[in-house]
Amino acid sequence: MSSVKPDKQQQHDVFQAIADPTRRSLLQLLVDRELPVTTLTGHFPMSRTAVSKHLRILSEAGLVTERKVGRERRYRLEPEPLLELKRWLAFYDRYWDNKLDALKRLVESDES
Amino acid sequence: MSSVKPDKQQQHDVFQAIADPTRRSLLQLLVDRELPVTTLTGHFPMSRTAVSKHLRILSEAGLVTERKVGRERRYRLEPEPLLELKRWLAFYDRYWDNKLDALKRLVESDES
DNA sequence: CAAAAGCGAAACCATTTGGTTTCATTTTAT
DNA sequence: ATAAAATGAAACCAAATGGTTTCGCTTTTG
Repeated sequence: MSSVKPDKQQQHDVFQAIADPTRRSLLQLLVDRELPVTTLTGHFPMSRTAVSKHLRILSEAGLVTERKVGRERRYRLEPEPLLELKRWLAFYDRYWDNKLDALKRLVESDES
Repeated sequence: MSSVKPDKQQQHDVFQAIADPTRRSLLQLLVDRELPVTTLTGHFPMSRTAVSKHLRILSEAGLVTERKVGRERRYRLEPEPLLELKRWLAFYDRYWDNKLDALKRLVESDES
């Protein structure tokens, strides 16, 4: 009768994943090339383990994948999930593309 | 000689601001209209104070502004900071726009 | 004027986050 | 066969996050 709490592991989404500057840099570094954790760590003032945990979060969000090569584990950028962000952002395109909207808001707020 | 700790107040950027789903909803609700805190709170299962704190964070990121109207404080969407996100995201456009890049990566990783 | 509405500030709390160090495991190099 | 390299897992910690309740201030309404 083991009643050890179900222990729900909180998944990360793409919005949370890119919220951290270190993780954004990691994505940047992985553009056009696979890199192992140790190499990536060289670019940050923190331990390899910390970088590893950031990679894990990126992985949960689907933004990187890994493949074992010998004793290395090479990480690769997986940009597809960024499309969700792109779509979210596209909603606000009206504010820049459509000058009429700005005018509309101006008129509407002018009720003095 | 007042030596009261500088008290650095951690500013929030646009990446952190949109990381929270409640805050993304708030932005959504403010599209094309100003709304006071109480009205906004009606859309969430949390206290007015909690919503107020989310608005504060959005404000720090420059995503909303407020103006006092009587005893109300009306919040308005300020989409400009989203351009930073847009620019950041644009960097990865190559992955979708340029099919040649996919090929390039494929070839480069084939060094067996 | 007194009550109510609208709101932020403050104090408080549990959980998450971002980091650390230590340890065990797998794979390569001597 | 050992030693070293590469790495994730685990335990731990301080600070940030996301929420609450209480309080006080300003403005409107009756």
